[in-house]
Amino acid sequence: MLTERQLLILEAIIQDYTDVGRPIGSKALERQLPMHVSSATIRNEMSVLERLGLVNKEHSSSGRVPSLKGYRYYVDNLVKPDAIDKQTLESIRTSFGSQFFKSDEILAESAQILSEMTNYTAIAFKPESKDVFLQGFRVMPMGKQRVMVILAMSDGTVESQIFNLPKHISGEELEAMVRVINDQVVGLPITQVVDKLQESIPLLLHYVHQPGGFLDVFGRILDKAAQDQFFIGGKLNMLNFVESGDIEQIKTLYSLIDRYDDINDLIGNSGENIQVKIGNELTNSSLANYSLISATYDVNQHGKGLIALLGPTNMPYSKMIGLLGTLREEVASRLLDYYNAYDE
Amino acid sequence: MLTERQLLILEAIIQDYTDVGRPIGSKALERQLPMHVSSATIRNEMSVLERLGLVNKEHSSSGRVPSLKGYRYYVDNLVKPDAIDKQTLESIRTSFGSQFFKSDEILAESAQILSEMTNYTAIAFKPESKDVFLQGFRVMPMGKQRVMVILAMSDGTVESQIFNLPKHISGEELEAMVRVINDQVVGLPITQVVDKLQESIPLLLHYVHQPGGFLDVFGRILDKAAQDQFFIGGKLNMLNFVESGDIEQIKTLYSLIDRYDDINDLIGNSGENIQVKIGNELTNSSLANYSLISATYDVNQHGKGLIALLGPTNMPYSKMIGLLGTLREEVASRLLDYYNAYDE
DNA sequence: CTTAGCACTTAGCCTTATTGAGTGCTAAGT
DNA sequence: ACTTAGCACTCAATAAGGCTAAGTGCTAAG
Repeated sequence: MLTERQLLILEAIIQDYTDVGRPIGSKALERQLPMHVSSATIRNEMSVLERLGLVNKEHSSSGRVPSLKGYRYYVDNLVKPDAIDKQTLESIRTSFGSQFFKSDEILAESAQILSEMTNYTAIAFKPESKDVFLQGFRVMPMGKQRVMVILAMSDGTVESQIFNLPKHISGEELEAMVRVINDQVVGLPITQVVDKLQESIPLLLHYVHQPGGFLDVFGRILDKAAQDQFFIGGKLNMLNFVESGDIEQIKTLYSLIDRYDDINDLIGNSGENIQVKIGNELTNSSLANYSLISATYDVNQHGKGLIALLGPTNMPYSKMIGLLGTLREEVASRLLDYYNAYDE
Repeated sequence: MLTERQLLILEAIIQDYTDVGRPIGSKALERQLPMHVSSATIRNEMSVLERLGLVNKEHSSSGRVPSLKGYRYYVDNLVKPDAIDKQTLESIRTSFGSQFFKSDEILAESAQILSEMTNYTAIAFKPESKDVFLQGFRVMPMGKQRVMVILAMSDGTVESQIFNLPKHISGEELEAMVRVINDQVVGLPITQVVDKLQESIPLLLHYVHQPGGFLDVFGRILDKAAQDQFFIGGKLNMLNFVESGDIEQIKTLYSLIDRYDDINDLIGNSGENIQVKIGNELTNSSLANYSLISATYDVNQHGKGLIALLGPTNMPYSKMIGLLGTLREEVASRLLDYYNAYDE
């Protein structure tokens, strides 16, 4: 267990390091701590903190830098979310436009706002859609041999794609086919749609000669739905924290952040309201200098979603946690407004 | 006018510099030129080339580096497109998959192929669509107060977007509205659609209370169509040529390459079959180290499109020009196959 | 016109101070 | 038993000097 003074020193080291980004020495702390103690005493305390693994030196005669374990300790025990002042809250609210045509826009906007306020990279996930089922399926002819396939999900999202029919199919055939598909898959959870259709191929063969192509279309549409589950704001801000000149790292980061699976693994939110992952707790080694704060938001029967912030390990956690705490409520309330306006 | 020997020297400097990336000195050239002359003679010739502005020194006692003007001269007068060997052609053809659901996929694929073959950044534009008009307009109800608006263009592309009706509108009202819009804008060039609708607001007011929102939707859909006019492959390869550590340049490049207008200005193709822009001929100063080769392709009545390659100024022009010359034909032929298969 | 020879220039690299911030340890003070 | 002044020591960062390799321009002779 740490003494009061040790806690103060740890906290001061972390705060200073967040500000200046350079190791903090005993003299600097001497000037700064609330109580007065000599630098020699501080040195002694710091060597205790170092033995506990909470701070490190960059070399044998440098000042101290918080270790990842130190940040962990700080986040778990010391950090207090900063309250959001009224002005900031106001500016968040005005930043959100007023009219939304799609729920996606709300999330894209919140990622944008979050990144602009912090100069970090922000990620906003749509509400978890594990209970989403296929609500409607239509095919709309668009000229001779071209149809638009439209899938409507129970969460209100709609995906569509044009595709060309390889063989001529008459209007009646098309209708019949649509009926078959409607019977088979409408009402199923979207994860099962493709599997179920696969089983129904014998039936479909009455109407289409290459049901494979047709299945592809479903697969594509649903993939697309899965890919558009999240929105990123301030992607470029990520680059501010690479060790300068490391083009390889930049490439890795960039290819990382565009893929849903990677991002999702990265966050791996355990359901806590607010979760902080620091440096090596992020599975990807290119992110050793980064921390990720994620916050879930709750939109009642529409499920739970998540917003997250990716910044350097030495970010101002209390400020960021406070901000994220506010933003998650804002996002939830915007989404609920949106759903309410149109559900009924 | 340059002598034969001067041409050979210029060409050798450019080729060497493409290979090694370091300034080329007189002794290195002495070993390499087809005829034998002493390094002193080469020095004399090089100083002529320098007076003409075709080569530069990096400092007073360094070897020579081709200047942008030198590259220009080389490209205009000396470069011969390399023939594509059979194996490469074969691999291009197999890289293109066989089945395409949308013409977009062909272009996305060709940008991909081009970037993988060159390790540069490739851009593929859809055929110029200035003659495209709005062919069909539909509104499909998707539940209580939600409709899907679908616009079909004469070039076969289709754009759709869901939107929520702010007030309840009855089925008949919707139908009537659709009829009005159909009368007013179907058949018009897409560039005029929004303007025309604006004029028709009085008419629409019979059916919709906020035609502004409705116009927004049209605007959005058409914007989206404009934005998806091009595809980029190997975006990350761009980063291989920034002066190391210049994060600002990376950011500029990245925000540049995502915007249609910027890319379009950049290429500013004058209609030539193959066009090369070198260094400062590219308007953006972040691209001083880059060259851009663009090649148009022709798909008859469907217009002309363009593929382009963005690489370092010291790229192997003859190879790249040869490659682009082949690829444009491949793209055109794939697209024509695609159009033919479905037009009739 | 070409070439050998020579004096000169420069980047890159290596080595060697110099400085400043910081540490650990010891011994004296409370 | 803590705390603190003092001191010797360490290390990164910077600057300054020297050396080398590659290259140049110029001159004078072939």
